[in-house]
Amino acid sequence: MLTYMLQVKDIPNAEILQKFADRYPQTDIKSVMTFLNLLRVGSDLSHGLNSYLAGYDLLQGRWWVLLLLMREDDLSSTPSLLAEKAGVSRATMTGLLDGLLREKLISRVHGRRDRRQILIRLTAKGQAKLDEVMPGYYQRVNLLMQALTETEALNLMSLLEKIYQRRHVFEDDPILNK
Amino acid sequence: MLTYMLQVKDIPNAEILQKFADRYPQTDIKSVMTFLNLLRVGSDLSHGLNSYLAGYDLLQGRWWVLLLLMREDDLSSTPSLLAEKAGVSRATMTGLLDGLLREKLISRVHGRRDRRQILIRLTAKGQAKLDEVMPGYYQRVNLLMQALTETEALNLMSLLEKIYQRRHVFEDDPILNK
DNA sequence: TTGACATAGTTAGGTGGCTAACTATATGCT
DNA sequence: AGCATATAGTTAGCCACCTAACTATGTCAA
Repeated sequence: MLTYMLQVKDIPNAEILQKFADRYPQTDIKSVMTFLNLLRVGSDLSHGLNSYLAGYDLLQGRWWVLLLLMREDDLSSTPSLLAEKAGVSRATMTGLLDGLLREKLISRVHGRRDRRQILIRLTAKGQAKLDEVMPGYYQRVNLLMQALTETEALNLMSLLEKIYQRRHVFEDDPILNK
Repeated sequence: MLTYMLQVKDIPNAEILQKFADRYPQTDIKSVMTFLNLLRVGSDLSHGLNSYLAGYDLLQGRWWVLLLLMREDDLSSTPSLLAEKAGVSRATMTGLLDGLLREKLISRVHGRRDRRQILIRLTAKGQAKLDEVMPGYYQRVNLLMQALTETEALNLMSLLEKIYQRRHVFEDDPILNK
């Protein structure tokens, strides 16, 4: 799932950033503004998607789990694999599956070969829920992306890719000297 | 604060999307891929920022609250204003402030004029925490953004802005017919 | 002036994240 | 065969988000 933080309504403007730059000389105002804008656009879109899904009682991560199951030829997977593909902990996945099970959108059976495993399967009701949600989702994504021409979209992808390659700067020991 | 969801490790590839497109003819594969990539880059950067902050015991939203306070000339604000500027509910802000107060990074005094109000103030300890965190934050943002030339960064901002203007497509009643 | 309405903040209860610690089952080495 | 280690899943307890309902205080107009 996509898990963001910071729903910045109020990104600092250049004036405020200048104040911070006075105290922290490392500050590069343009970099910070670009960075925060990128985060904000992603965060707002993510919130928009959520509110769309909420209209179908599909809170956040549960939708993604259903999609992961639908991708599989036998509509099945295990909690561990789902957790890995969704990028959440196994503990979180337990909670998501509990909720989906309560609404009977998935079923669970104990594994035969490996008795530690549990097999999660998309039910007919789960598939029906996706059939209800997905057309509107795709329509909205199309509408959103019509903001860009095809060339612009490719351009955006390539710019994002350049940034994405440096995503590890925030980790423990980035090489900070260029 | 920036609040994302979905930490998609596993964005569907073109082949999987084709499978979905067979069932849901609305699907425009390029649009969906661009959309999910944008969300993923934002989400991963947001997670990176978080893990950086976690190294300083500054969990997520609390950092943003400290920054909002530091912006103010008197280092002070009220829970309501902070909630609005951070884009969270007043209830959430109550919880964040409780945590910050426990660590003495802020102080709270009852308002004199309006006795419903509470005045939140950045303490010296809170300022010291920011002084510890911010230089490394700015360094990392700079390093990240050096992935783009100045022209590319401006280009990115303008592309994001075009998408941002359509952020309401996910809301209740978007005009879906062009 | 008093009663209706609005605003500030908190509390309760739900979701969705996390880590750490636990149980149960496999696996694999000696 | 038996023990160490690894893996699957759950539980407990924390943080950060939400809405709805509540208390206390202000405001304003009849």
